[in-house]
Amino acid sequence: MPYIAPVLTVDSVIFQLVDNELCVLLVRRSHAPFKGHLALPGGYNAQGETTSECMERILHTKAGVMPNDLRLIEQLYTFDTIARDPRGHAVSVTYMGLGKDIIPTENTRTESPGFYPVTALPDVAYDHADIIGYAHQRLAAKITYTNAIYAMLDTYFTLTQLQIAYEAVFGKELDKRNFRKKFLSLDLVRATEEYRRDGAHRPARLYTFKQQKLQTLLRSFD
Amino acid sequence: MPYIAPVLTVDSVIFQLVDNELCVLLVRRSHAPFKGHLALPGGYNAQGETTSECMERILHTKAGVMPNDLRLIEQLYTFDTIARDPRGHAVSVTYMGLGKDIIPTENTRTESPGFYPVTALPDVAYDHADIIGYAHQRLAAKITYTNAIYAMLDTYFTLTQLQIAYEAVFGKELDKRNFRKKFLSLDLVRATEEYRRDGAHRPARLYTFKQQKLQTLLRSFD
DNA sequence: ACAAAAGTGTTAAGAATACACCCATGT
DNA sequence: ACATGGGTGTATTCTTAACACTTTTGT
Repeated sequence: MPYIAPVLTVDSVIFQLVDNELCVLLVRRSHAPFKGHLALPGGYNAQGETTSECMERILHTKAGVMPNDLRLIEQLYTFDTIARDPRGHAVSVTYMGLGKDIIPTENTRTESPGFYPVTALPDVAYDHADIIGYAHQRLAAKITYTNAIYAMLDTYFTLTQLQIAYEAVFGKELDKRNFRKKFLSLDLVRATEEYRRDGAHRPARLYTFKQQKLQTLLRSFD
Repeated sequence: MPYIAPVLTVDSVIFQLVDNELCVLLVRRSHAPFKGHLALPGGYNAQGETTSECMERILHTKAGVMPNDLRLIEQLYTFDTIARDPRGHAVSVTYMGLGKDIIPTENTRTESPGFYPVTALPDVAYDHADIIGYAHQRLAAKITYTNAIYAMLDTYFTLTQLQIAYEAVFGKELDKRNFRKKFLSLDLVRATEEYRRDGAHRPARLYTFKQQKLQTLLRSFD
């Protein structure tokens, strides 16, 4: 009997902060099933293409997001999923990515790709709400034991911006003094001599991560 | 153009303790490629079968390991891997499982399935040494923030056995007094009135996990 | 002068670490 | 009686958590 592989798809959960809120990239499907519904950008992975290549291709063609827009990307989980495909059972490899100031672009394949708040998520197709929830959990865990948050901030940022980023992912408020003391003690960031002034108040010192790549923390955060 | 899916395979990393050592289930391949080499039990996932079903089928047919032998199983990672298949690029979904006193059985598909020590790992086929390393890391992390260790112990066990299990996974020794104080404070185990006597020394009290299913710890361990 | 966000320190409670001896048993 | 592994406590250091006022700026 000939071997026939299951349908393989790749879906991506791309997070970024918009107005201090954690948001996820969704596209409006232009074909059945779930035509007209919002969904994670995803599509078929064909023979000869790695899942990682497939993820980049789909983000590009369906959301106008370029590989360089993602400051951090990692594989999330592989779901045996109800197929989007009439052939039945399919397998979906998912990725989670983080970025800052990504601007999705209109294209011929999908409509209105954009970032939607994770709290107050609109209706999404398939089991994508579950996948987004899973990714959110993973992200929250990730920023407690790594410096992954760098991928959601500008290169130079204030400690308040950093704290807001943590609060947006955790979905809870943190104590300012304890947050600063703890984070600075982790030796991940370097204070610059630059300040950001934006309004009728004291300017804020800018910091930068010593390493713009994933590191595990000595003590876990929060 | 017709859609042709990549080859999909499933490989499993099954750990158990043998003589206080962390060991992994390997089988000797009876076909090319890597004929005669040790490898993780794995095989093709065909259309209509979930990866989880496939994992159970392969463990059964290639190693004589039954689903019930595994006290804990979870998906590990999906590798875009050098194919075992002449058709080229393939995708391999991997699972990590834990058990206690599993006895692999000879079968017609593979030779001498058995548990081999993770330190002092023999030569294994493909990139399976990397996969085993990845699984080992994940397991070590898992037992620090969950009660997953229950899956590698008898239902009733002594605190020394528990400590040895942790030491085997971490690959380092722990302080007996601190280990007990900390672990008991986590409120995961219940002391029984039973004792185990085995030799010329004081009998050891038997404990049991309050829950034989995965729980996250309030404070992470070690 | 006032409004707004930046910045800063102390105390108390809990957790982690280091460390050495007595206990119960089988032979 | 001795060898073997089981079992226990304290002191010190570090980490966490709770908590409020002063500083610098723009208008």
